[in-house]
Amino acid sequence: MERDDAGLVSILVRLSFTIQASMTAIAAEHDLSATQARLLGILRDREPTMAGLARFLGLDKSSITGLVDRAERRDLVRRIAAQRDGRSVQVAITPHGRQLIDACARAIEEQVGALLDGFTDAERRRLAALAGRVVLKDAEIKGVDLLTGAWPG
Amino acid sequence: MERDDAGLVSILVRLSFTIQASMTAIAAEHDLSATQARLLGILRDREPTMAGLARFLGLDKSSITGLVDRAERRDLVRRIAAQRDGRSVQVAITPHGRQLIDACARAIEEQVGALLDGFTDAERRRLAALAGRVVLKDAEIKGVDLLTGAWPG
DNA sequence: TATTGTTATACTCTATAACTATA
DNA sequence: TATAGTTATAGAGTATAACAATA
Repeated sequence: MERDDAGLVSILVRLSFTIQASMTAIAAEHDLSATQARLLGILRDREPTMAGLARFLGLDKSSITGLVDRAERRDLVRRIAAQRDGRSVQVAITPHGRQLIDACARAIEEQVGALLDGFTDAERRRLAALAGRVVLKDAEIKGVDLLTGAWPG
Repeated sequence: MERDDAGLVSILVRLSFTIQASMTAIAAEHDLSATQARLLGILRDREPTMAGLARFLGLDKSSITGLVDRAERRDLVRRIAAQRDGRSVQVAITPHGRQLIDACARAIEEQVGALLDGFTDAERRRLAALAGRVVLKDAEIKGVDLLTGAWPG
């Protein structure tokens, strides 16, 4: 059983490298770093504050300042003064940013999809169910909000 | 089918973030960056040259110089003059480096293993088989040497 | 006082280009 | 000439600590 787990964990680690490498390469083809792509991915359906972004990404707020600075300089995102709280800033994706991240998403769908070439529909469903349970368990352990992906705190 | 794939790809992407986050956190607990941990992982059972390391990691050779510099400064690895080729340098893990990466490996085994808590043996075998096929397919597409993990070229 | 965000600073990671030494 | 490795340089990404403005 230990032996089996050792194999399974190794395989999951390799799989994670595989997929992350795909995503990084696709982002680079679209002139994005992995981090900038992740930022845009988060902003696809949200306009969080800087502090919110820090929670989503699990980074210090001071790191977010530079991240958003660089993205704003490239017209990928923009800062909006928050109405409620005079201290807060909201971050929104620009049309240019959305176009880039949508193209990346399509490419990832295609490239990771190609790794599933020989899989039957039943096998796909099985893999989705099993991998889904791992993700669920992780969210449960960390207390991450599954809807938003944000970290607690 | 497209719908199913979209879900499956999303799940695999989330899974990859989950596992990478685990590994990064564990490395940090052991005072290692993700990259340094990966370097030590490669050196656990190999003594590649600098150029070899660049192939393993998919990085430029100039990046390897700094990476190995910093690891050597911390007594994690050491450079050895190659006997065959006067230009080459081989990189070996030190006892200290090995102790650190072994501790990381145990922690990853444990932490990722915890995500598989509710899984029956049959489910583990099924997940290993399915995920293994994805990794295999990736290696086949990229032409990566499965034994060593090195990139072609 | 507590929170939001920025600045200053420092370090790691990465690439490109130019260089040295060996083959 | 070609390959192995380093250096110089530049930029992204990240954290810690100190700060300003707002709550």
